[in-house]
Amino acid sequence: MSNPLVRRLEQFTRLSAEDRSALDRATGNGARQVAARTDIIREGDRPNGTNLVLSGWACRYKQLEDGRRQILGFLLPGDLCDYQASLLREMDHSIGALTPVTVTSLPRTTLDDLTACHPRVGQALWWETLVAHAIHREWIVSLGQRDAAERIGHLLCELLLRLRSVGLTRGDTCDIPLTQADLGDAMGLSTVHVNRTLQYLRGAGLITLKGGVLTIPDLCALMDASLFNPTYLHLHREGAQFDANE
Amino acid sequence: MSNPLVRRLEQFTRLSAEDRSALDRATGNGARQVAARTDIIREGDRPNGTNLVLSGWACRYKQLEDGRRQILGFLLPGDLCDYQASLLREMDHSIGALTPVTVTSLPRTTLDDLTACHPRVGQALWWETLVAHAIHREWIVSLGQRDAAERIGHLLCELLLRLRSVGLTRGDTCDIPLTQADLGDAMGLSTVHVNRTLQYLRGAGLITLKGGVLTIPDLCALMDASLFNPTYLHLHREGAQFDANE
DNA sequence: CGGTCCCTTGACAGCCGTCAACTACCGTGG
DNA sequence: CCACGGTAGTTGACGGCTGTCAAGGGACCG
Repeated sequence: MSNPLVRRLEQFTRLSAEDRSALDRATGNGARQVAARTDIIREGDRPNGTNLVLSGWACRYKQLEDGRRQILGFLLPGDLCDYQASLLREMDHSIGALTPVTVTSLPRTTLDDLTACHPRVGQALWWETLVAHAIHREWIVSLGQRDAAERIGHLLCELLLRLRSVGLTRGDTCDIPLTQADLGDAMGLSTVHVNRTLQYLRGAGLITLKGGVLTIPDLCALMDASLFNPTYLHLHREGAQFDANE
Repeated sequence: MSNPLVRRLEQFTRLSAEDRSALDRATGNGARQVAARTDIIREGDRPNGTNLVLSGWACRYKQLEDGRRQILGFLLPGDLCDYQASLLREMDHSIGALTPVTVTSLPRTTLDDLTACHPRVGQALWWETLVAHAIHREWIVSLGQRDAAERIGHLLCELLLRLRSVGLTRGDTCDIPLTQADLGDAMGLSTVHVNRTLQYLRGAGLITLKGGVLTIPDLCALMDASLFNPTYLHLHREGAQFDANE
């Protein structure tokens, strides 16, 4: 199977063979297993480099003093955890594994060499970061304006499209290893209400979700119901002007 | 008065005299007036460069098809509108003026020259972008977990600290040229409930807000009541290792 | 077989939205 | 000078979306 980071970055620009092999070298060693429900990196840490998710699901989250937890985003294979953290002195949020996760650490020096010798890769890494932030903006819209059914429908659309972009779907079906409590912590809803909302979406024929397997039989219908506009995912090879010419 | 962008970037790192004068040159010409309640840049635009707010208040926002509007963040003097937009093909949100605003446009070539010749400035510009995104993450927490009083209290703390960092406060007082509808669109609340919440905060002695003038007599008290932790604003000269040595 | 995690269900309460009307303020123009 | 209109703020009544609490069921596992 191909390197998930390569697959991810090629959403942005076509990479050359040298770009790809440099990425393979950079991500090929030091893979690390992280158990489900443990932290990959914690608020206050000062990472020296960045972590890359190779397999499994993780999430960014913040915890308030009184225990309330807000999930800020989900990290899928090929996603970088903290590419930007070296400029900000310390992490202002944590990243935790939701399933067993394989991560590899890209030291700062490796990143610097990579971006210096392969400018296309450097561009693509920033693109990856900026798309993550575009997703954050869309979550603000969800949390501020959409009701429970729209929020969850919107999130499921996002996850299906993101998984599809890294080859982790089977047609209109994909694995969603999230508990209803996770969905609630992400969308600002109680577990009970997530449950009721999922039943509503099932009853409306918009989704099936059972045993961690999601199917969206009519994606357009769910997108309409959730006011979902996919442009914020920037999935259509934005950086064609940087394409390797081969 | 000093260049607000210089003032802003010096939150991150001490700039050299050359850095500052290069910034002054880059931002010194082509200032443009934008009327209140009009757009500076619109979703779908493909900006060639970036806009800088010199004076006045603006906001990022997204509008859903059915008219609901979500404000994503407030732009104060010294803030960049779209430093990252050139990598993403088009704007996925709009930026509108809330008051009369002065903006100046930094063309891409100017930015490239600036960052090539003044690496400290390049670092600082990315820092500015990353702090904006850290603020977005904190808003997700507000919208997902905090109730109305906490949300508004938290936002007012944020605005006071950000204004203070660019010298736009008078002690514990500052100007907040936002309508209650604006506050509602930002915090996902109806205008009526914003009004009731402000009255609650006033009644609790946590704020006074009248005629666009905000006073927070006891900032610590409001921060406690709002579960406000200022680290996400990254206001304490993170980039000291890049300081100009002069 | 007991325990744990996750999902599900029902009853009830409360935060917050909607609707509508009213006030205050301000600039404009007759 | 005052009528007028528009914007922003305020208030009350009412309803609904969503949270909380509590209990029960099913799947998996040691």
